[in-house]
Amino acid sequence: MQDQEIAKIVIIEDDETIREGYTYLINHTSPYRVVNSYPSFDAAKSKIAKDNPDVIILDIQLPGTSGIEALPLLKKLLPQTFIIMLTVYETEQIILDALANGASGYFTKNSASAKVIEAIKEVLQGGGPMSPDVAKTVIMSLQKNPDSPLTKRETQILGLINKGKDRSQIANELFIEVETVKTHIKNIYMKLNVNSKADAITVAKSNKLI
Amino acid sequence: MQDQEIAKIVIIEDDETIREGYTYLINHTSPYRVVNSYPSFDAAKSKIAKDNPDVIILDIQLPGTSGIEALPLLKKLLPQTFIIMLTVYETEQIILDALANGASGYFTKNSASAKVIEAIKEVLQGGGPMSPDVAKTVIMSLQKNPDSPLTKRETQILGLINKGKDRSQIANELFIEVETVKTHIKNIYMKLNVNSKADAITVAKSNKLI
DNA sequence: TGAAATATACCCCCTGAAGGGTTAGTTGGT
DNA sequence: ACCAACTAACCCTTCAGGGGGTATATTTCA
Repeated sequence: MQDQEIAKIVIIEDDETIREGYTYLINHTSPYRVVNSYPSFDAAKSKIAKDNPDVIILDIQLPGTSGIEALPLLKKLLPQTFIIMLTVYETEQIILDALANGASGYFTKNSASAKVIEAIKEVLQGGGPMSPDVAKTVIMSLQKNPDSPLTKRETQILGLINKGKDRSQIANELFIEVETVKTHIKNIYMKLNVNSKADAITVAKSNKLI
Repeated sequence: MQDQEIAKIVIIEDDETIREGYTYLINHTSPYRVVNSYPSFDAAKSKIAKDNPDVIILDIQLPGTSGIEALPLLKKLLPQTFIIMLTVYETEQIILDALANGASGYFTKNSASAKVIEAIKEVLQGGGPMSPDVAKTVIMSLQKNPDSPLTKRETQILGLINKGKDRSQIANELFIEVETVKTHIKNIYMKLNVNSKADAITVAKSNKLI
């Protein structure tokens, strides 16, 4: 979109009240225009390309194709369009899935309306707006366990195992002998109470050790 | 901290001008109090426990112990304290490392001063404040490549390989034969132009296919 | 409807990576 | 002076991983 043009918004949301509420809000209290809105992705898919929106406000809980499933499809139809999720759902997995599948921002519906308009502004400027609760969830998912039973070296080696490296590759990378790597791995397995690479990775990830 | 108490802030930042600027700003335009500030973690470590701050504003570029290195140490000294990174650095790796090591929020120094006070408020309320540029970086790091050359099944299997599962475990999980898994893996290796698990994971991750 | 893409399944071969057990020297911090 | 961490080496066995080739349902889409 060109700077001098008015940014075009499309809303995909099954609740009519919410849909019309945001439409009114955006049209009357922001410099943006809601050019169209749809109650589902299935209703939108054949027509949204012509709308050519700059930003799509997308709900997750939609009849038919879910918002998560719709994300890659919308991205394919409109590669340049920013998509902001606006939804009541906020489990860690759903949020991460939405972001992994191409959402540019994520807001929960209990956010102040003004924040949503701010979010539109931010994505248009290249930022990645998230409401504080969503941001918190994202940060938590990245956080490591500070009370790891593993030593630095063990954590490092487990990280390399997680990258798919084998013993000799790890040895080369750390400038130590393969036998030393073996010893470390044995100690890791003991501490984590496992006896295979796969189990070690599973336990390590679920305890956020790596 | 109790709600009725005034939240205590400590600033660790080597630039005196910035340190005093934020101290003044917070003391005069917010309900919070800067109870102490230090030019380095090394200067802070023996005394900060007595300050018992609710929030620490932490720079990354510090003389001696870096902000990233200081994070787990501060977490150990003050497990309940929120730490907000406030720094000029914003490479993807540094941001992710900071968050992985226990930062509750992350702001770049070009953010408006008022935003920093807002951030303090948000962490105290349990949110995870990030400036838009930082949030953008975090989201980008989570985003998958929509133009993957792999099929759904191949992506799925590569994901399981990434979890450390071996062929037979994958076969069990997907209710298909081990030989079928082998075929898929061969096709994955061809498409990614690799010939080992480790290389496949490396290529897949660097191209954000998984 | 018919070609292309995808998913499924099986055969052979061979190397060495993976896991278990044990012992022991060196270093760094309190 | 001690303990934890890091390092290194030797023993052993098994089977997972990777290379090669081939065949055939099933699905998808033009």
